[in-house]
Amino acid sequence: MSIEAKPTRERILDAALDLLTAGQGVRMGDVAKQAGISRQALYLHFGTRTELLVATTLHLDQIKGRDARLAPVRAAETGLERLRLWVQAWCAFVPEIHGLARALMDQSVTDAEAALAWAARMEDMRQGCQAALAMLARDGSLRAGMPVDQATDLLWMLLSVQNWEALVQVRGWSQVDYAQQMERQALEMLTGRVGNP
Amino acid sequence: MSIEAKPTRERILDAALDLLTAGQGVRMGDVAKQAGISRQALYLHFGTRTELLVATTLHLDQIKGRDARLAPVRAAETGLERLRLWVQAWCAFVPEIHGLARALMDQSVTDAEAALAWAARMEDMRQGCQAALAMLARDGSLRAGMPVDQATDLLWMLLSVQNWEALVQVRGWSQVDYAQQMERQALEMLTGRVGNP
DNA sequence: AGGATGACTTGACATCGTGTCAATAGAGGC
DNA sequence: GCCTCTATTGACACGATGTCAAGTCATCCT
Repeated sequence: MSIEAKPTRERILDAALDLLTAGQGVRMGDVAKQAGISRQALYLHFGTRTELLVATTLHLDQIKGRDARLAPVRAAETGLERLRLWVQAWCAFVPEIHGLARALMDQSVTDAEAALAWAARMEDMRQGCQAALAMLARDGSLRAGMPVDQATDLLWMLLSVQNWEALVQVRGWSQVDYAQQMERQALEMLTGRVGNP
Repeated sequence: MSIEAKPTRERILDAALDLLTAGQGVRMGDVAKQAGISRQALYLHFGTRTELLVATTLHLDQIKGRDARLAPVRAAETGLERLRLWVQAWCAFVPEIHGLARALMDQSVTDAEAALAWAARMEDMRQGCQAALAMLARDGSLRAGMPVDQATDLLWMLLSVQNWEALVQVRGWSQVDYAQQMERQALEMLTGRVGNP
């Protein structure tokens, strides 16, 4: 399709993505201007700001090929390998989705629907944790005496977007250091075996 | 002092504390009503909502005797003991300050001054982590090959208010389970030695 | 007693962003 | 020629913060 052949809806999503992944404080008017339409026209496509944010996250998933990139994780044969791959895949994802995630979290302050949408996405991520840990338990590699549920919650907490913000944005860690530490801490915490220093 | 002898400023802070520790979505008008004054009178004492929130956190610290309760932590003789005491003290603190913390974090979305105030408090907490870990390093108990700075950041992340929210509020952990896991994970992560199952 | 001061009240108003509504315009389908 | 869909402009309501002005009331000073 040519440059201007893109339907308006998609131009809006692209605009929203541009602005949201870049800076913060994105208003409906900003998105409209970036998409080259009027603010009111925006409301013809997305009834509320929350609706736009949610649609944009789906759009982002599609663009980044979230599903395809998770295929290797699902294909892992051992629990240990699956855990490692899952942590790496997620860690690589966080910076990509962060702007949008932040916008959705901020929106949750005043909008219950946004809170719900964000919670659903986090629950989805938790499923990824759960799947890896169930496999780990199946292999007998899960730490002795640790229930899968507890392990899931701990891993889910460890991998939270807020923790990424804390280490990378606030404390200035490199993405590589972040991912390395997350993998190491996850493995030790959940297998109970200490890795290399 | 008698019931009504309290100066207005204090009645306001008490009112704010009441509302903020209880529910969310506290407006200036709500606080004023609870304190028994007009909304405008509130602005005679606190110029902005952020100012009120910050003053209320200080007020809370004072009421809860934050300083006194940290004395045993500072008195610890070994790094291991200090780390353990610090984690426990902080974990016990989080639910007490949570309402206010949440309000300040939410305020940070739209107000840079609030963001600064919250960051300062978090930096303060980080100092507590740093002190414990410096002592741990002095004792030679810090995990081999782990710089104190890195350890500090990891502990700081682990103990974040957001992580408490995730485990206790979202996942429904009990406060006891939360504190136990935090202590265990902190000790293992930072000493490199695995504890009891 | 007279007068200033300080704390508080009521009421109106500006601002900012979201979301709504009405009137209008152009393009394409049939 | 008419209909519908998309978009435009302009005005407006709402909710919360913060400001401004005018007036009340008690207390303190001398």
